[in-house]
Parts: sequence; structure tokens; C-alpha cells
Amino acid sequence: MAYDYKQIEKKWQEIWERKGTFYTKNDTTLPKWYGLVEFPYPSAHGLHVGHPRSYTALDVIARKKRREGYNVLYPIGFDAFGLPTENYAIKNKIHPKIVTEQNIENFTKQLKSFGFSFDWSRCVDTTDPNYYKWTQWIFIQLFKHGLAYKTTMPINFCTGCKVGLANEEVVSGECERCGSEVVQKEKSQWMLKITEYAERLINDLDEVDYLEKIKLGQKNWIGRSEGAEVKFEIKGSSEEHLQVYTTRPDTLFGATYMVVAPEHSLIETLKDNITNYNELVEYRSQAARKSDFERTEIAKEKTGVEIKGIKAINPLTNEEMSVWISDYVLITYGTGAIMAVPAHDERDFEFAKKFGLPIKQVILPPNEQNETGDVLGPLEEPYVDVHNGIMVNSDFLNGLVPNVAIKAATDFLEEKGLGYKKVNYKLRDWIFSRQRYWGEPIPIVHCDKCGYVHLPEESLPLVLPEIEDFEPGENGESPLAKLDSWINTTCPTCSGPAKRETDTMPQWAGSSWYFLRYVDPDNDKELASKEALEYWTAIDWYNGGMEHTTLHLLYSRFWHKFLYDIGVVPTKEPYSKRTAHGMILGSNSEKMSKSKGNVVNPDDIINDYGADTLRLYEMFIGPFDQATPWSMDSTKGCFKFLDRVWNLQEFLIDGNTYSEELEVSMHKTIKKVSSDIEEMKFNTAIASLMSLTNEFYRLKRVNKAELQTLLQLLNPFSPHIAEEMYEIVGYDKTIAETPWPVYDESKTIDSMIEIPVQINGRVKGTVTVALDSDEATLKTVIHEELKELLSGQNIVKEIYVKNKIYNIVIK
RNA sequence: GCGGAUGUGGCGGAAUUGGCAGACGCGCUAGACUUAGGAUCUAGUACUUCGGUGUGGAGGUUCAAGUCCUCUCAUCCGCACCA
Repeated sequence: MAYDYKQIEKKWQEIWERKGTFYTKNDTTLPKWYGLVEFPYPSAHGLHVGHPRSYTALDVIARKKRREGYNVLYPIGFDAFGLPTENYAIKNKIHPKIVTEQNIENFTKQLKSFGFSFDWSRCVDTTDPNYYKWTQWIFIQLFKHGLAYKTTMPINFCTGCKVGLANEEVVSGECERCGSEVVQKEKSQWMLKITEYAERLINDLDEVDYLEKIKLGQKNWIGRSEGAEVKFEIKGSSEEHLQVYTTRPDTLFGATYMVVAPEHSLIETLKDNITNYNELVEYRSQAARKSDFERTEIAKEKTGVEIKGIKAINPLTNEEMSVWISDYVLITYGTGAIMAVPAHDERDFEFAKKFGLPIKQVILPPNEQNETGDVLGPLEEPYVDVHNGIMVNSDFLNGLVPNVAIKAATDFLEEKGLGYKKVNYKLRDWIFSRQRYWGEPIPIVHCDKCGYVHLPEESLPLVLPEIEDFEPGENGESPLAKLDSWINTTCPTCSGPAKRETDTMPQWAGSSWYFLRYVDPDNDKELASKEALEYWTAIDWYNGGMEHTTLHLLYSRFWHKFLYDIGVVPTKEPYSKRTAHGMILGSNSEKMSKSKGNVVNPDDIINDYGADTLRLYEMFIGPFDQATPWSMDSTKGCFKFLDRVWNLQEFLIDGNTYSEELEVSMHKTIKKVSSDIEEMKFNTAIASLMSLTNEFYRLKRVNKAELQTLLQLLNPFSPHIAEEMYEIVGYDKTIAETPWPVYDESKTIDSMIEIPVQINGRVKGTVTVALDSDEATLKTVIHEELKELLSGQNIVKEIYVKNKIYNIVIK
């Protein structure tokens, strides 16, 4: 009988659904295991082959954990608010809600066709008011605790469409759709104070098991640095001064000019003193057209304008310094102003060269030091090493190494009241407003009397109003701003007239806590019950893409920590373990994209080869954490393997124990597959299953006990075929109800082994000896074996690494 | 620019972490078989002048290096309003 994957997969998916095989048990006495994958954004394109890489991986692990006796929670849901759906809706004149419904329906059908062991009864959808009610509730808690505030932040504004744009929609300074110029436009926006959690977000990484590169990525993103904030007086102005953050207070004597961001408030406050105000404003509007990324590009030529009419005073030398504006200084980092030390900073150096500003060397590199230590030629390039060199031209710092000078300089500044020690972070607060329709409404009203007031919690959810016209408003406003009936409301505090917030939340909101909802998805009293949270959190294993390292993963950790602080969740960290999968590329090794025509549709693979083949290939394709190109031929190879397994039925003989020739192989394979799954080395786990199958073919027979084990090990990867064959072989239980196979360590070792023999590091032969043979025995055997090669040679040394290798050194 | 990765046959990759480089799969070659199929089975397959040579390149440490050290080249990914 041929391998009829279509019939087999349909049959088992129906059985699993009917019996509720993978529904999570409500038994909290069992040990639990909570595996999580990133829930998909239900786009109109459907799933791509990247999704099942992560989903299959944790499905494999979940299926193994269940059979090891764990109560497993392996849920799925939909992250359904977001920009692409809204844009699609506008373009095709369909309500985003309808689009979302259709997409979710399609995604569900697709996901079910893979045979994933999700507990579908716990499916969540971030656009469901019963779900976003709690997203809004969390926002209110943040607001009540002073972690949500409003401030003016720039948005990308398309001068053509008159709407706000996402960064992704801006292509080299132009609107992706209409090609008009995009400028930065100031807007009042809701912000979340993630920076308040910066220190804990770094420190608590010590308590979790994340891939090292993920921890590193988060630490670098948060960008903690220790330095000093220094106050620079402005000549002729007693109230205004410049506040500067520097990690290198040791170089303060070398600061020869200052640079502030074009957006710096100083330009407005000292407008009357400034003689070239118009020139500065012009430069600022130029800078507004560039992204931060473009502005800080070191390769580009530095630009800038001197602020004429004002001077700053170096607090240590009391010298006058010119003040400039330049776009390489960002208003969002530090204080938006820097002291420039051109001799010891690359960008400052370049800037100084271009504008002919003084360069004063204050650190002498070690190789240039002479007896006097004061011979300073013109610098070819800036010298930036903090660990080597010696301070010069720096008064009381002279003779110190920079590292020591940093502390000395900071202490001095603190003593004299000129500055103070400060920890700074690159991490910025989270811009939480979107001028969009398809997001959670922000449950805040503005009352002229009471200011910003949150809605009463019992009034939630604040349902997104059904509107006809969800096109963006004029001047970058949210579509909701056009809806007077929505905007005008009463203040919950004073009952006076008030206006609703018209911006919505970013997509990140719903995904920052969805894993909590899975544990108790239908609760309408709390976001989840205490008992359920107590039992299920923290998540035991979370797998997802590397691209989420710095945003989703940090945002959700931040929210979780906040919820911990207010007593809602019992753990400090949401995820005990985090791993990441590599991207699946097109067969030409480029990122899959419609325009390149290299997209592989999983539906086609399932249709042509079946879900079992797709799952197997996704796990076999290459090392799990690395990017790998898709290959249609290799997909076929996986199908061929399953077909070979299917045809083992022809060789099947009776036998309740492993046969003698296969015993070691059986135990070795169980060991290898078990440990490889835990380490996510799926590709080699499958390779060992293939090898075992090849052995069965070589012997032209397999007994029931051996086939049973093979099917049990194959089951997590290709569950349908494994279950079907298990049933055919005649077991009354399904594999899903069967414990994971065990191995005997003593039976994984061969009694005779082959030892390679090297002469001067080159393999010249091998000898087969009993395991753990002693060196003397081995030496006799080897010298007999390699008699000819060794005769007349001067043997200098012989090295034996037990059970590994034997090396003879001759001269 | 900042940050994170990766370089091994024709291709995807493996290598017990310093111990026989190329497991497993694809592709290719030859043979067998046949209800001529998307077949299947068996054997072979890094290069080679058969001495050797080979893990992006150049040095080094070691009895022994894909693995450790120094320098260097190339490619890919992320960068805060895509998710």
C-alpha cells in the first residue's frame, strides 16, 4: 500500500480534534511545562514557510514533554492590530475588522493543516474587546503609577498625503506610496517610561536562560554608560547654561568647542543674543528631513552651523568655546548637547578639521611618550584608548592614565559643584501613540479642569468605534479625530465636558502581555486568575526571531516587571528561557520577497508532499538558529525518507526486544534524538533517525520492538505518519499516549572500537581493539601492524589518548 | 555609524568541543528491477600528477587545529511608527 499522506493527515487531525488530545489539563498537581511561540500577525498573504520553523520546533519539544509526563501548555493566538491590515483595508475599501476576520480564518485553517499540538481552546485575538479590555486596563495602571505621560515627539509626516508615516513607509526621505517629501513634525504623544526599568532590565538578565547573543543584544540596546553631567556657563547669560553628558570627563581640558542638536531649546531661549537665527532655523529644517540613522552615519560628511553671538565657557580652563549645531548630535540621546574633544573623538575630529576648529591633545599614546612627555606634533587621527596613554596639558590630571583620570576629573567636578556622576542609557522611552484607527483606543480623556483623566476601570473595554471612514485624518491626526461623537464626552472626575484621546496604541501593546492571557483566556474579572498565573508562569521556553530581541522582548519584560510590582503576576521575569530561530531564505539565498519571486508557500508543500514532510524538512533544513536557504530538492528528500519509513512495513518481523545486531544502535539513537531535541539540534536528530532506517534496510528486516521505537522517536517531527504506522503495527494506544522511549547508557557503547594511528599527525592506519585497552597492549598491536612504516625510524615519542587516537612521532 | 552573526565538497550541512574533516540529505555516475513512477533498490561520489593537498586569506601555538591565539578579507541581519 502506498504512503497516502493526504488521507493519513486528515484522519489524525480529526482524531486529535475530536479527542482533544492536546488540550491542556486542568490538573495543577502535575509538573507543568509552558512552551511559547510568537503568535502570528495575520497578514493577507497567509503564513509563509518561516512561521512553521519556530512552531514545529516547539511542537516537537511540546510533544516530547507531554510524553515525559508534563502538563503542557502550548497555545497560539493572533496579533491582529496593525498597520498592514489598515493599509490593506484603505486600499481595498474593506473594514479592517472584516479583513482581520478573514485573515484569521485563513491562518487558522493553515495552522491546523500542519498538525501542531496547540490547545486551540485558548486561542487569543488582540483585537477582541474582551482581550484588549485588559490591554487598556494595564495602560491605566501604568498611567496611575506615573509611567505613562504625554510629551511632544516628532513623527514622520508625508507632505503629499498629509498623514503620519511609519519608518518603514519612508524610503530615503520620501513617502513610499506617493514619493512626496517626508518631514519630521512635532506632535503631542503618549510615552511609557521604560527607562525607569532600564537598570532592572539589565540586571535581571542574570536570572534567565536566554541565548547569550540575546542578552548581549538587550544590554547593548539599553546602552548603559557611566559618566558625568557637566555644566557649561554661557558667556553673558546668567540664567542659561549648557548641560552636557560625557563618558570621558578625563578629556575635559581638551574640549575646544561645543555642539548641540539642531532641535536644542537653547536656540529659542537665547534667540535675542543669536545673530544668525535664520540660518540656524534653515539648518534645523534640513535636519528634520533625515532619520537619526542618516544623521549619525560616520561616513557622511559632517555639516553644521556656528551659533553666532554666544560662547560657552570651559569650566576647567575658563576658555571661551564656540557653540555649533550639527545633525550628528541627537536631541534624543543624553542632553542633546556635547562637549567636543576633537583630539580624542572621531566625529569631533572630523568636524573640527572641516571647520578649522582648535584641536588640543590631552592624551599621549604610549609609543609617543618621551622623557619630557610634552612633545605634541599635529595629530594624524584621534586617539581614543581609555586604557593606555598618559594625560598631558591637563593641569591636575597630568601623568594619570585616562581610566584613572576619569575618576579624578569626576570627583573634582563634584567637589566644585561643576558637575556630577551620572549613569546614562541609550534606551529611550517608548512612544506609545499611533495616529491610526486599527489599534486599541487609549482610555484617557482630557478635561480642561482636571487635565488627563483615565476612564473608570469598570467601564472597560473602551470599544473602538465602528466607522465608515477609517482613512487617516488631515495633518497626521488619527481617523478617530474626525469623529466628533467619539471625541466629545464627559470627564469621569468632574462630569464636565472632556475630549477623548484620538490616538491608538501601537501593535506592541497587545503582544506585551498575551502570554498571560493564555493561562486563563476567558476570565472577565481579571486578566488571568491568581491560581492560573501562579501555576503556569514563568514561561518555560519561548522561541522567536532575533529581530524581536530589542523591541517586543524588552517591552514585554518591562510590562511584566511592572505587573509584578503591582502584584498582578508572581514572577519578576516572564520567560525563563528564550531561544531564536534563523530565517528561512529563498533558494537563491536571499530573503524571501514577492518582488524577488522566491517565496515558498507552505500550502503548496503540504499539498504536494504533506505536512509531515514539511515539518520534517523545516527541522532538517539546517542548524536551527541560523539562516538557511530553502531547497525544493531537499524537501523531496524528506518525503523520500518518510516513504522509506512507510515501506519498512514490508520487512517487519515479530520480536518484543531489540535484536542483538541492532541493540547498540537503538539505544544510541534514543539517546541522540532525546538530547538533540533538548538542544534544538533537530537536523542531527533527524540524521540519526535516517541512519537507523538505513540500518534496517541494510539488514532487510526490522522487528516490532525496533520499529516501535523508531516511530516513537519520529512522532514529534512527523506525527501523522508515525501514528498511522503505529496503529497498523497493532498497538492499541496512540503514540501521544505513550511515554517517551528510554535508553540504557551501558548499551550505547560498542565493545570493540577502531583506533586511528597517526605518524607525525597523519593517519597511517587503524587498529580494532577492545574498549578501554591499555597502552602496552595497543603498542604491541600497532607496532606489529605498522612494522614496515616504522622500521628504521627514530621514534621520539608515542602519545595515546584513551579510546581516541594513537600518535607516533618520528624524526 | 552602532550592535549581532556567518564563512567547511557541485548544494544544505556534520564533526563527541583540541584527537580519523566531509555524518545525514540533495545532486551526480553506474548497475538492478519494474504494474515506466514524483518510482524503488544496490554501489560509488572533496581534490589529486596517487607523492600528497584540503575547512574565506596570512601568520602562530601544539605530538595533533575546522576548533585555540594574532592580523586580515568577504557576506548577511537588526537599528526604536513593519511585525
